[in-house]
Amino acid sequence: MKLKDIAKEAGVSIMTVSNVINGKHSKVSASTIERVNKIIDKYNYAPNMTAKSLSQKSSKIVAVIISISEEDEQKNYLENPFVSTIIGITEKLLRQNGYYAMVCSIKSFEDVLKLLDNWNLDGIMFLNPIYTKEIENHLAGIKCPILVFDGDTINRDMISVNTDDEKGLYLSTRHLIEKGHKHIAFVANYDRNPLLTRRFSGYLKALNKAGIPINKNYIFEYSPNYEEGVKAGKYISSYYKEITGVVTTADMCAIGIMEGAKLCGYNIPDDLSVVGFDDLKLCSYVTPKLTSISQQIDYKTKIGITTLIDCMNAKKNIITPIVIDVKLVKRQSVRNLIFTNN
Amino acid sequence: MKLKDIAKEAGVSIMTVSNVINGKHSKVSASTIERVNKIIDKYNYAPNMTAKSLSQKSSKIVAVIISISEEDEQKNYLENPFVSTIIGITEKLLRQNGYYAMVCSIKSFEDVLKLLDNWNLDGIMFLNPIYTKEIENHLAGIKCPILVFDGDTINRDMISVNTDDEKGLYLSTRHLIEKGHKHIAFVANYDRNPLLTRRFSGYLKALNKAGIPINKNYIFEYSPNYEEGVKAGKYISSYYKEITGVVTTADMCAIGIMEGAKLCGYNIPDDLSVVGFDDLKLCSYVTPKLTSISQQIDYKTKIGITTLIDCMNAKKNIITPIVIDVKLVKRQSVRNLIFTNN
DNA sequence: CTGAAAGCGCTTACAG
DNA sequence: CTGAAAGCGCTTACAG
Repeated sequence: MKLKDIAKEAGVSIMTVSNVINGKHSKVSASTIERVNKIIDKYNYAPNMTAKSLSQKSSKIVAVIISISEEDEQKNYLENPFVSTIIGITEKLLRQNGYYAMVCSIKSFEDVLKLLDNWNLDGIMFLNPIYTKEIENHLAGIKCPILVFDGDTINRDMISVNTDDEKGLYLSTRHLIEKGHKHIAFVANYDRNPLLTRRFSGYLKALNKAGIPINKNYIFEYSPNYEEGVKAGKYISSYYKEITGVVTTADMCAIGIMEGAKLCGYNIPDDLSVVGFDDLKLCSYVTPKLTSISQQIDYKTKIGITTLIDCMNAKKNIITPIVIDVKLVKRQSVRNLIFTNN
Repeated sequence: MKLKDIAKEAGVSIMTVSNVINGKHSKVSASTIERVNKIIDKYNYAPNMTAKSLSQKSSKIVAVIISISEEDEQKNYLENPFVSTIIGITEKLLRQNGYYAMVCSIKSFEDVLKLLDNWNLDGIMFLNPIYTKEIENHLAGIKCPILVFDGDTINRDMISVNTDDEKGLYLSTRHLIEKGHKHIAFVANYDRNPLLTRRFSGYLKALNKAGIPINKNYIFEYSPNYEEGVKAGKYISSYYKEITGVVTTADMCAIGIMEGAKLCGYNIPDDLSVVGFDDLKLCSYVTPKLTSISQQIDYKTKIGITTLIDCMNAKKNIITPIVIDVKLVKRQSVRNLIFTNN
């Protein structure tokens, strides 16, 4: 079924049917509109997006880009609950607004540019902050709105949605301090990317503010994932018995740390307190339930996608950077070392 | 950059460039191929898929369909690790083979048909078994290969990939029996869909074979998810103290059951043994680590998608139904009640 | 309010 | 081996 068929049956031209479908009602008489719509409903007609895209140079497709580094190529990125949660919300919001989500894992920025040419994309969303610089360099050539989560630069030509990373680790570290912890470890290879560096600075800030000296031995540069977390947990519980608390930059890593410490005979939180980051559903499934920093993933995604949709609809693209607040979510993985009535 | 531009610069016709790009090398001289390819590389030219789709009536897009029931509309389906794992593998395999994954959550089967008209889909993949009947009814009208995971009927005009569901629950139930359990509960509203019914019959089969009478009170018709699992766990630990083991149809539910029982003062597995289903990564993150039935999600998905790709490439569509084997993965959530040297 | 013409960027089918 | 013509199903820009 195509426009031509509908037009024939209605006894009007193709253009008239097109105008009815696209809601240009000022250009068509009420009676014609009704007649055409009946036929459309009758056949459950859906316009061919492929043709529409070609003539309009706009496809209603939003590319949801996950950048995969060479080393992580074997991994299933969607097994990361943080990623899958965001994509789930994204797809739903896009569809409710008439857009389609094309999920693309990408190994180089060139792939993004090709994708752009391929599909007349109406929007692009970047989940990882890997390509911030490349995006900026190509900004002139990319005509569709770009949404960047956790990007490293603030550029008013793209929609940037960030978490208050420094505050996040400031809060988690301060929480341990308030509970009487003095020897607090930080786990994450903080110089790997700016996001982790920002979080690391929150850790330093909290210690400084409390007058606790920074101990370089307490900074463990493991990747913030489960496997590396296990290693960190084992290492800390084996060689740094004086450490009573650990902060890190991802729940998955925190869960690994707990596991590693347990394997070495520790009880959590009796022997080691742990605070995560992300506030995944998972925090409530593990034992003890993990205290974490919420970055309000649902809200963050919703704000980002809604802004993207607004930009796509309005064809505008200049937006104030958005920073999402964080908050501490207390559960069971932190021990109180202060023996008061608290 | 389009074919026309490349053709102009190479001093050839559009057709020749098209033939070079599409590998119809028998139609072009070697020297021309080289000259054209250089220009293509120079500009990093990527063909417009939108135009290609229109003329070829094939888009290289595969719709990855998640059917959302009315009641689950608020939920983020991608927070289900089972779903996100499958989608992650799917996207990767499709892209490696030149196809694009369009993820679509769908509330009615009509939406699928519209999608089909919209995008000249090259393939469709259904994740949930909700629309098996509708698919069959429309099979004549759908010209692209269809992949159905966990569907309820076997139809040789679609690629059906199923898990040996009955065997799955047979294995988990038998495992408890072998460990000396006599009072074994089943948690899942087994008549909600055929998949659950199949699993339920595995439970019955194992009990029958062991000569253990079926106790209707031990069948708890909760939905197999975390929240309902918690309810089931509370209920069982409060009112059925004689039950020492539980099987269910999803890890998320099993984790909920453990949580519910713990909340009522139970120790797992001392007071209650639990066996899940799916063998999610999550099984290793919880305490105790959950014994589960692996349905080999990675393998299952790979087989399904690979077959789909073969069919799309060959334009054929008649396939032997695929049934994936299951196996028991022992961890820590089952207690041995038999006091032997075992 | 209505419609004929030209075009979006590619491919198919054909002539040379 | 090469290319001019027609078409995929829509829209834009225009004439009436």
